[in-house]
Amino acid sequence: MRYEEHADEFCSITRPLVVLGDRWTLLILKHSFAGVRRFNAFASSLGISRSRLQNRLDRLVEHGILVKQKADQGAHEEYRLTEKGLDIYPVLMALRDWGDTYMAPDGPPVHYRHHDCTGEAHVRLECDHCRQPMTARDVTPEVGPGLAVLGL
Amino acid sequence: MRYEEHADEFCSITRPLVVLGDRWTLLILKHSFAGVRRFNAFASSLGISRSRLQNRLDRLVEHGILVKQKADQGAHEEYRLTEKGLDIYPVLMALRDWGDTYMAPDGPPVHYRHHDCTGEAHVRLECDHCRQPMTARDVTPEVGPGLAVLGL
DNA sequence: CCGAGTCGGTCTCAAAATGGAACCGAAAGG
DNA sequence: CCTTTCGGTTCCATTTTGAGACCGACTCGG
Repeated sequence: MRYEEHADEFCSITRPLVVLGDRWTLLILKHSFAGVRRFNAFASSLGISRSRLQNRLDRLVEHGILVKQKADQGAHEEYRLTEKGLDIYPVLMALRDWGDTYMAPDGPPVHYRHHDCTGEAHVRLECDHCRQPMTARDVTPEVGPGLAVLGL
Repeated sequence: MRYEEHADEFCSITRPLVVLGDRWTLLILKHSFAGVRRFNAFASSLGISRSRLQNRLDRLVEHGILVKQKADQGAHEEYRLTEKGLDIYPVLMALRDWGDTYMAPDGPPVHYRHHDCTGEAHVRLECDHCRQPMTARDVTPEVGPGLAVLGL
């Protein structure tokens, strides 16, 4: 099996990974969330080669995660997050929580504050029924409708 | 700047990405969470080449995300998640929530149920002070102690 | 109009990462 | 013994990548 074939799997972890899970894509999106919009700005802040960057941006646009459009003023292009793109934020925040815990010996480099509040954003895995916090150990996988399509 | 230099950035999103953010690593971990432990089992279920797999497993062990040990019975080796590894679960669940929303037209392929409960696990970005749910738009970044080290 | 600068984007090529498959030694089981 | 299975290594052809030169379109000052 080659790598791209994982995109056909009936798994909602694998499918996003095939789109987002390479060295650069999530880094590009991180910069998008930080306000970067222009091709040259991505290129210089990331250190990715221009052709790679083009390739990745195209793919993100193709998947409706970014939109490419002319800036309001100035004739340059801009890459901006769509709603679908904005919804990737929890993934980055989950990475950050883990990074703050295990890879930030001097404490968090950046606080992600709730604006107009003293609190901070944190990802929490919880049960949508009983509202209890959960960990990997509390989860039991079970076949859902997206698999039933196969007639299993 | 080459890719690996991103590991030196003072950013708790970037640092984990340098370790976890390649094509295979998160897929390997997904299989770990699904109970896969043996070298050959990873190799055949993932379709990764054996040398790549070895390389990735070594790196995960090096970072304390997996441990390698002899199985209780049988003399074969096992790769198991450490606590640090188990804490990566929310990242996968965040990817899943996004995948279920945008890449699962027939509904979720798999339910991740709270065992002994009818509910399902979901990732929620919330403010640790006022407990309100948050989105990317509600967040204001602010310098934290891990950056103050630089004397800025 | 001219020429310099900036923009997003493409092309080329050497270097690095990857996939595939053969190969290895150790252990298990007959 | 012999065979199978295990984790793991080595090899090489193919693919992906990084680096930087290059391109045409546009802007702005003169």
